[in-house]
Parts: sequence; C-alpha cells; structure tokens
Amino acid sequence: MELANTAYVILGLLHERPRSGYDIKQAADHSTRHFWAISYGQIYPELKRLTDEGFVEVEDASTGSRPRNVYRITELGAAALADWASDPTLAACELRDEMLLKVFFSDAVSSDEKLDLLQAMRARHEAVAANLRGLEGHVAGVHKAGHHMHLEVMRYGIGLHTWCADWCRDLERRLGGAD
Amino acid sequence: MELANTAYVILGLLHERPRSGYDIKQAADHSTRHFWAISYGQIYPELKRLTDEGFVEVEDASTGSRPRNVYRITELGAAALADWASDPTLAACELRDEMLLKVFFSDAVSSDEKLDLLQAMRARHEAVAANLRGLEGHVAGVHKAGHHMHLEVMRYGIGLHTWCADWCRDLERRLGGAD
DNA sequence: GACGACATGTAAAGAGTTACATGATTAT
DNA sequence: ATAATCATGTAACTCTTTACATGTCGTC
Repeated sequence: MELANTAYVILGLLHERPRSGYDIKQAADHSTRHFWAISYGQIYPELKRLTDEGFVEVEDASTGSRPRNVYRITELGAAALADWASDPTLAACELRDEMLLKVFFSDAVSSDEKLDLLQAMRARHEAVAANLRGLEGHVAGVHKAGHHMHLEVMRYGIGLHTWCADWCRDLERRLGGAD
Repeated sequence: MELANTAYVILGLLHERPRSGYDIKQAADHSTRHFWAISYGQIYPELKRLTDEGFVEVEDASTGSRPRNVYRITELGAAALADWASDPTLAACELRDEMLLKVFFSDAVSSDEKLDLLQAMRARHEAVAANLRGLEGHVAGVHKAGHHMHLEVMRYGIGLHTWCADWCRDLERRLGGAD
C-alpha cells in the first residue's frame, strides 16, 4: 500500500477541495508543474487505485450526458497525506535540463553559438518566471483560504528562475565582452 | 538515427578524451549528475548502439584477464555532438523535487513539522553546494585544457543550490519568528 | 584473506509521456 | 457552424533505475 509521489500530488490537491481528474490536471499545471509534473496517463489510473484503497471517494457529478467524477479525500487519505508531508527524510531533487547540458558541452562549438544557447536559455527562464508571476496573483487569492505555502513555493519558483536568467545574462556578458 | 540526450552525455564526455563505460559513469557522477544523471543500465547498451552507428570506436585495453573497453569518439560522432550542441531550440528544464512538494502541501501539517521539513531541505542544498565546491577545484584543473564551460556550469550548480538554501533559511526565519 | 575500487553487462520493474479514441457543452 | 474547453480513459512507447550476476586487481 505504498503510494508514489504522484499519488500525493493528487491527494494534496484533493485535500484543498474535491476535484475531477480534469480539475486535478488543471490545478497541477498551474502549481506543482514546475517541480512535479503529472499527466492524464497517471491521473486517471491513480484515481482508480486511490479509490480502491479508500484514500478518496468518488461522487458522480455528471451534467446531462456529460460525465464528471468528482473525487473527495477521505480521512484515511488525509492521514496518509499528513504522514507523508511530515516526514522530513532527505530526498534528492532531480533536475533534467537539456539546454544546460548543451551549455556544459559547448566548448565544442563556436563563441557565437555559445551565446545563442545562453540567450535561448535565458529567454526560457525569463518566460517561466513571467508565467509564475502571472500565476502569483491568482494564488494570492487562494492564499487567504489558508494555503500560505502555495504562495511561498510559487515565489520560490519565481526567484529560482530569475536567478537562472541572471546567471545566463552574466555569463553572456562575460563571454561577449572578454572574447 | 536520432540520439537521446543520454547519448549526447556519453558523446560529450568522450569528446574530452577516450573513456571506458566505467570512466563515463565516474565522470558523469562528478559533473552532469546534477542536471542529467545516467546509470550503467543506460551507458553500456548506449555505447553498443553508438559503436554500431559509427559515432564511437572501441579499443580493447584489457590488462591481463581484466576486460576494459575504451571508447573514442569518431568524426561522425563529433559532428553529431556539435550539431546537437549548437541547436538553441528551447527545451524545458524538468525538476522533480519531492521535498519541495512536501513543503508545497505542508499547510496540512503543524508549524514544527513545517520547520523540520525546511531545515532538512536546506541541509540538502547546503550539502549539494558543498559537494560541488569540492569538485570545483578539480574541474578548475581540467579547465586549463579548454573546458571553460565545465567550470561555469559547476559554478551555476553551486550558485543555484546556495540560492535554494538561502530561500529555505529565509522562510524558516519568517515562519519561526512571526508564528 | 578481506576489502575497496575497477570493470562489464543484463533483466525486470517502474515511472512517465504521448498519441489515440470518444464525446458533450459553451462561446463566438 | 466551428472552435475552444470540458471530460474520461487506454495503449504503446520511452526512458530510467535497480537488482542481479560475474570477475580482476591492488593494498592493508
């Protein structure tokens, strides 16, 4: 009865309020996506499993002939979530960044191409930071409902990607200026 | 004949100098691990594929009855690496951080547990930054051989994880002080 | 002699993405 | 009408990790 991290994303989002699989995907795309992305291919099978194990309950909320299943976390589910969230066991943070990989090996390419790479990478981080800043206002509203950490983590993302963009800018300057 | 990113990690490391599968694993663990980890289960099959496709050449370097295959990048391989590295196409940077996920959902746990979580997360980032700082001196030596970007990316890692540790510290202070 | 580093490889399991398939409702 | 959004789900595929299996060489 061990749950995967992806299950806890679902449980965590359902702890806020009942949601459909579709809603879970939307909510994840606007929040956890930046440090734990999930897809429909995981959500629907996982919801079935969580229902079978008693961590969530399903309620039919179909309108006319459009199906809609709304899931609600159970006490068992809330306990499992709290157990998981309160365990401070060290877990690695895994990063996979193809562009940084290219930068790492870019001694094999020309100075111009190196700069192009860094500029593209900076643009990416600026875009992510801007996107998160857009989300920030929305989260600040929900914030009042008691989800303080959602806002804090959103700002972590903004700060992190801003730092990355700054690093790119600084390296661009040093490569463009000195070389 | 499309290569996966993992293949480019191997190609990139072989571009520096010929290496065995074991050497590749060691080198990756001391460099790309922080933004692109690879395992033996990928390395050996991938080396076979790269050899079959002509991107690398294998040379027998066995000593006595201990087997050792040293791989060397070919011109075709170097061209493929340069092609890949010089393409600034936007690619997402994917992060999976279980501890941050817990922090995100930690409104469901007590203030004390929240602080424990943040302290553990800070310890993690401090450890990674310290580890990278230890590697930095080593990389600075190779640096002279023309691998400037290796050192830059190493410092990116140090800066990034230091930023993360600082963020944790700041949030700890605000949660511990005001609450 | 035992331990740690060197060395190669495979098989199975697990995690996650993508593409596909289907259809309803709402807004333009 | 038609496009966008809402809505559910599966199957195939890809990528990656983990565990296993095997054996050598140098050093304490």
